[in-house]
Parts: sequence; structure tokens; C-alpha cells
Amino acid sequence: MALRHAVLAALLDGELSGYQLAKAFDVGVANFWYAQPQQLYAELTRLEKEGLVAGREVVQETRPNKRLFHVTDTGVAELEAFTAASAKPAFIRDDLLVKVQAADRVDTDALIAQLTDRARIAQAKIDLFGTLLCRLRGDRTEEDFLRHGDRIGPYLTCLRGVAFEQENRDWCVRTIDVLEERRQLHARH
Amino acid sequence: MALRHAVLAALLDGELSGYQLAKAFDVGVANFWYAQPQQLYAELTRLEKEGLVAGREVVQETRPNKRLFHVTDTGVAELEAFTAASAKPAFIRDDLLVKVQAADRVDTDALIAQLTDRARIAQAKIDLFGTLLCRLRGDRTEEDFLRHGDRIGPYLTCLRGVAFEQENRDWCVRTIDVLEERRQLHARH
DNA sequence: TGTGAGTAGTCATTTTTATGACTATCATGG
DNA sequence: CCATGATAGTCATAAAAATGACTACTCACA
Repeated sequence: MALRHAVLAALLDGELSGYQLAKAFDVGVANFWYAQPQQLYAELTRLEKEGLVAGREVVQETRPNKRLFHVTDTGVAELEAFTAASAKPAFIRDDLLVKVQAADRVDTDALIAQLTDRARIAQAKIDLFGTLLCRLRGDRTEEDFLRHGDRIGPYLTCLRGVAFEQENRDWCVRTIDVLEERRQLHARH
Repeated sequence: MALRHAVLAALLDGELSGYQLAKAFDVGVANFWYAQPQQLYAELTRLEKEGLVAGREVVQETRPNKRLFHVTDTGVAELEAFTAASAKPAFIRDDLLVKVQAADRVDTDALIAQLTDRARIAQAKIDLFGTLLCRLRGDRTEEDFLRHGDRIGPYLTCLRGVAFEQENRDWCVRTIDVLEERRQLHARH
């Protein structure tokens, strides 16, 4: 039960429809979780049945009606309990790392292509999160916002997301360098 | 099918028993994957049935017999294909981030306790990976090893693991600072 | 003499996560 | 006027990951 809490945490920002939630989770919610729309709708249904979120129907003229959800007091209590419980340590679990682990036995070109692609994606995320951070803190400095802002949770997780992606990009670039240098050394023989 | 390739990649280092493999995956194989022993035994059985790994029985006097597995040519080919296929972008998916996302609504003390704990675990991993890196490169410098070593895959993934955990630790410390400062500001009113 | 820890595994089941295939309506561009 | 893409979802099923409950033997320690 993890997506469950991710949904609750995401809904703390205000009322959202399943569709809007899906948009947020599609980009990874600042890298802290990722899920398909179907998973979110299913989770929202379960959460509502258990009374952790409540939805209200919003009738719309020009587009399909939607249901906006918010976290109930029971839901906040659940998040409290979740926070107090110990978290299992995080790990990366990334296909790309598996590929690099096998670097000595697989095609270098294919691997470099994957790394290049990943570096590009990471950079895009850095940019995205950068603008997101600016939007969150408004015209305040980061220091000021973190001291006095009234909703810093998303900002803090977003900072983690940026750091992760920078590290990701840098490691990809470094790994590409290593692989290319080895290729050249090998070619000379 | 992801654990599958992680197992194949891990077995490239040489013959391992399910039990040894479980030891490696227990610490996270340099943070690139994590799995329970039962999952590994099950995966090894499947892999053997499909001919991607082969095992040989080793009879032992003093302790239970074991089966050592190695990757077959078919297995290497599978890894090749896997490497060529595009990887889905990685994301963190960490309970702790979910908790921090909800920081403004949950108990600060509980959250700080979690962050402190995580920072400690991260530091332990940094140390662990540090010694692992030393062991992998022997008496060579990192540069020299990466240029001329003949098994650099695990070293590269381990570098990623170290960077990840450093980032993890630093972010935890920073977040704790922010939360404590806000608590003090709040207490004064 | 039994208690706990380490080695080496198996079987069954649940929980969680992910995918495929759908239904509607509206707006926009060509 | 038709195709595409956005909005707003549902239902069923597959795949992956995680858990619980076991067996069996050995060794060291108190």
C-alpha cells in the first residue's frame, strides 16, 4: 500500500479530479511516484470506499462531468500513521543500471545510445522541475520560502527530484565517456 | 521481466548459488536492484527452464549441497536484446518522499525521526559501497581501472549507488534543517 | 543440552503494479 | 467534413514483486 499514500499526499494540495491526478503522476510528481491513470482511478475508488478521500461531482457544460476529490480527516490520520511507521530503505531499481552492470558483455553502441537518451531525458526533467520550483516559491528566495512558506512539502520533494536527475545525467555522461575511451583504446589494437 | 535481467547481469560475475545471489541482492547489488531470496530462487528456476542460465550441483560434506548457476550463451543474447530495447525512465518511488510531500500536514517529530534514520542508512551504504569500489579496482586508481580493467560494469553501477546515497543523505540533512528551523520559528509565537 | 545463527533451499499465496481494450463528448486544424 | 487530441473516465486481466510458513543440517557458545 504505497500508491495509496502517494495519492493522499498529492491530494493535500487541493481538490483534484482523477484525470488531473493522472496528469501529475504521469510526469512523476516531482519524481516521487509514477502511475498510470487506470491505477489512479482504481485507487481513488478504493480510497473513497474506505472514507480516506471524498469526492464531489462537478457538472460541466462543455466537457464531461468530473469528480473532484479531497482528503478527509480519516485520510490525514492515515497519512500520520504512515509517516510514523518506518519506511523501507529506498533503492534505485532502474533497467539502465542493469544494462550497465552487464556492460562488459553487451554491445557498447547500444548501451551508449541508451545512456545518451537517458541523459537527455534527465536534462528535460531538471528543466521541468526547475520551473516547477520557481512557480512554487513565487517571488521569494528559496531560503525565505522554506522558512515561511505554508506548503513546503512539494518543494522539498521537488528538490530531491532535481538532485536525482542531475546525478543521473552526470553519471550517464561520465559512463559514456568511459565507454568511448575504452572503445578507442580497444580499436587501436 | 526486470528482476530476470538483474539476475542475469549479476551472474555475469561468475558462478553463484541462489543463496549467494540472495546475499548480493539483499544489500541491493550496489543499489541497482533488491529482492528477497524466494524471488531469486523462483527466478533462477524459470531462467533455467528457459535455458538462460545453467546450474550444476555441488556436493558439500559439511553443509547442504548447493547449485551454482552461470549464464548461458542464450542468456547473454537475452541480455543483449534487453540492452538494445529502450528502458523506461527511472524514478525514485520512495515512501520517505511521500511522507515529506505531506510534511505540512503530519507530525514533524515523526518525520524528522524518519529522515534521521534514513540519513544514517545512507551513510552506511556510502561506506559499504566505498569499500566495495576499493575491492573492485584493487591497487589501481579509478581512472586506470576504468580505462583498462576487464570488468567495469559493477564498478560503474556502484559509482551510481554511491552518488545516489550521498544525494540521499545530503537531502535528508537539509530537510531536517528546514523542518527544525520552522519548528523554532513557530514555537516563538 | 539446547539456543541461536548460518547455509541452502521449497511451496503457496497475496499484494501491488501495469496493461489492454473500451466509451463518450468537445474543440481545433486542415 | 474528417481526423486528431484533450477531457474524463471504466472494466477486466496480466505480470511482477513481496510475504508467510516451511524443511534440514551444522557449528559455536554457554
